[in-house]
Amino acid sequence: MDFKEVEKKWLKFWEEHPELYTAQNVSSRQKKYVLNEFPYPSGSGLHIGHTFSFTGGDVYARYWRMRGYNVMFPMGWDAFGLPTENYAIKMKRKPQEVAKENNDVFRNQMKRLAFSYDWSREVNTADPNYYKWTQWIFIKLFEKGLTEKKEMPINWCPSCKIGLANEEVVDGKCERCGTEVERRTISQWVVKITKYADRLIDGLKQTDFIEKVKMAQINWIGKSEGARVKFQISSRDVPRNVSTDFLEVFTTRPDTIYGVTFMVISPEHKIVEGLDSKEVKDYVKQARSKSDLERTELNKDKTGVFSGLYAINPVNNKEIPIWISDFVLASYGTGAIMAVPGHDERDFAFAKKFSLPIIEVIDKDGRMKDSEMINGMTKKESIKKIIDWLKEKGMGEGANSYHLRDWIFSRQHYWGEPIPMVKCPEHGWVPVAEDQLPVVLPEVEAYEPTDDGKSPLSKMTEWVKTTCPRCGKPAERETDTMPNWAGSDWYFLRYCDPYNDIVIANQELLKKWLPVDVYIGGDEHNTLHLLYSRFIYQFLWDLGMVPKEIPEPYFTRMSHGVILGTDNARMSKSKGNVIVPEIVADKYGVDVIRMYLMFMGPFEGTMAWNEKTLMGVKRFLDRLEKFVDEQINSQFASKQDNGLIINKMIKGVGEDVENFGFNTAIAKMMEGLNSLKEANKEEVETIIKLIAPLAPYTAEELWASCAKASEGSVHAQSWPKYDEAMLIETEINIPVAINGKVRGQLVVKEDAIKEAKELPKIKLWIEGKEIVKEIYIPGKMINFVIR
RNA sequence: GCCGCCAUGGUGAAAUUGGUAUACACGCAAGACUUAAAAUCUUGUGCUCUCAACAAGCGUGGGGGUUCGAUCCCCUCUGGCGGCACCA
Repeated sequence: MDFKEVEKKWLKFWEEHPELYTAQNVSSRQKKYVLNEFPYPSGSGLHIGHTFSFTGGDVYARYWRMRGYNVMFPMGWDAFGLPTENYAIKMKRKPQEVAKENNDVFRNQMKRLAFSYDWSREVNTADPNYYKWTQWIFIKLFEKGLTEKKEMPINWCPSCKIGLANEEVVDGKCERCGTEVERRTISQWVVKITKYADRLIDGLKQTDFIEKVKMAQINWIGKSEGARVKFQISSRDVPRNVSTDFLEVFTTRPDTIYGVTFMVISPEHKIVEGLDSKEVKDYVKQARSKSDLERTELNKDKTGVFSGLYAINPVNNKEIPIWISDFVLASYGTGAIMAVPGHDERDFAFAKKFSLPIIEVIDKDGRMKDSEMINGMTKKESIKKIIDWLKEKGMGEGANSYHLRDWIFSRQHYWGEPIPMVKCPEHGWVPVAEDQLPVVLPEVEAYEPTDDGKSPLSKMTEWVKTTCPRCGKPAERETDTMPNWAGSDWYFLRYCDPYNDIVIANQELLKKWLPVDVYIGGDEHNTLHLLYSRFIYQFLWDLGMVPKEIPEPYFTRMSHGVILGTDNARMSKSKGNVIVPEIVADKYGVDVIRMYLMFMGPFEGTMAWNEKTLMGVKRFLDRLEKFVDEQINSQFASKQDNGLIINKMIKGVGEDVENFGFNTAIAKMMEGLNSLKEANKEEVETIIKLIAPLAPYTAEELWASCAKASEGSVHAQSWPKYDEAMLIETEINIPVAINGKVRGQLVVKEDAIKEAKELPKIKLWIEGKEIVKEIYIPGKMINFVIR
């Protein structure tokens, strides 16, 4: 078979028959929404990781289609983003043009790889008709008070010249380019995802995500249960300009409150502003100049300064000093802690360094001591008692705290969705009127980001100048754009109704298709895209824009694995170990690369590319083709044996594909073919159908060679049904064991135990011994326990 | 440090509910075809002892437990991967 000719022929055929893969909005068949994370189309084309993940989704989608399901398997482009902008700058071209070219390249590559997408639903985040709705979501967030513009310190990447979200900073470095991030204070749009922290945790119960994904999200949100406690600032030495009467802290251990010997506040705490001792000012200045990375790297050696202030412990009225230290984070809890050096490592280290008192309040049995009202109580009892007491006195209450931070949503770049806001001198920030959406990204002369932290759009004075949507007076547009995640948060909704101009997507259509049954993607998105996306969905749910009966957008999440280079290292251009799917496809054919990727190992696994192993798959396809060729016209009448083999294949391959066990599905195909010596026409046709999801070209060609063309594409055939009766093996060989060790084999006829004892080998073992116990599990095994 | 996951031949890996460990493939070895090689086909291939076969013993990271029986369940240790991390 000349695979190049075959591919050309069927590619054309499929192009002419898009209905093969169309998801039907009106259909009585059961729906199945299979989704692969849409790609960011870079200039270097589809890489092997895409090919791997997308092939898995494709095999799965094709299988369910053959099973008679109404399958939605869509594709689109996450087209906004920095690499395209950088490339455009380098080449002195328009990002719009570059992005379009990249999309076209990706689409053609996907078609060649036989991915059965419903192209009538293609979406593109950089299309104004799409980002109109991304902007609309932003306006709704603003109207509901979930976004506001704030001066805040952000992570600034000096290389990308862009502000980063917390999630985009890894080990103090820019996730994209690896440059160490700096701190800058810039006016930024902030989306209050923290308001949804509990919902984002609770909602996981309604999903079928694997434990790893759930835990990654739960850890990221980082909920801690505890209490907020107010400590009165002692009147003795308070400078006049310290306005706060109370210092509020968050603690997970209110039970240890009798062990508090000092307080610590972060250098950014607002009380610090009112302190003018030179020591304090010097310390704060020094702490401010450190980056986050420097602060956390210095965690062995604690630094700090005494503020000069004291606080009163509400439970025993003891006066304790308030210190300032940068080991207390301004961004967590209240930016202040009650220090219990007797039972907290960090507090202990600080107390040692500055010779502060250390008191223990828990005895060896874990019961409270030296703690007046809770002496002898357990941790749990004490926490409840203290919280109740504080509440009664108005000095505190039970409270939760989260690691999750609000989401910095502004980017100082060109190639993104314009934030649809206008600043009016009179009314402040006002959203663009809905009927004025989209705010189209204007074409500019220069896309280069600027060192002053302003978006290139700020230079477009004509575009910036506008009128206030509320009062009509002169006003200015927001010139920052949205982050990458904005467009990808909700794209799966748009596939359900890609051309709707009135709402984000029609309710009935959403009700029909949602939730996404299987969402296939990479682990790197478990705390980024997947969390943001669930948040936006929950927000839309609150607005009533998505169906009430569907509180979570994704049911199952499948993590695809990673393909390493032949050297067992991650593929990268600098290492020169990159495998290009196009080149492999040119050499061996698309079906071989698809089958090999699926055969390498488990779908979630990490596997190294090995071209020798690929040959095994190629040989299998060659053998299959030869077998079909030889057997299709044979007059062979099926035998019982064949029935068993074929039915086992149907059952095994189907079940494996349903569980993303593509490697074992292929193994079962191989095993079946190896054991078939000959086959009749019907059996041959069944085998072709079974291979169709995995090797779409080969299957189509073989199907046609069976003179089946009149029945249409093999991909439109129904998946073969297996006959349970044919799966029963007539001769069952069961093992006979002595003390759990297999010593013989038996074909059971009537009395299994009696027959087993008569086996010559077994006889030898039991002779002269006492049989203590006889275990017979019909169809499974026999075991004699002897002494 | 906390949370989650994993450990099986020379290699990638299978094994449904606790019931024949190593399916399938690679690699390797021998043979067939060939002047020869490639390709293809056939056979063998966990380890130890043995010329070989039979038989036996050992064997799913180490140790222990439950069980007639453990890759699978429980305890513990070691090693590796991933997430979070001065988070009070």
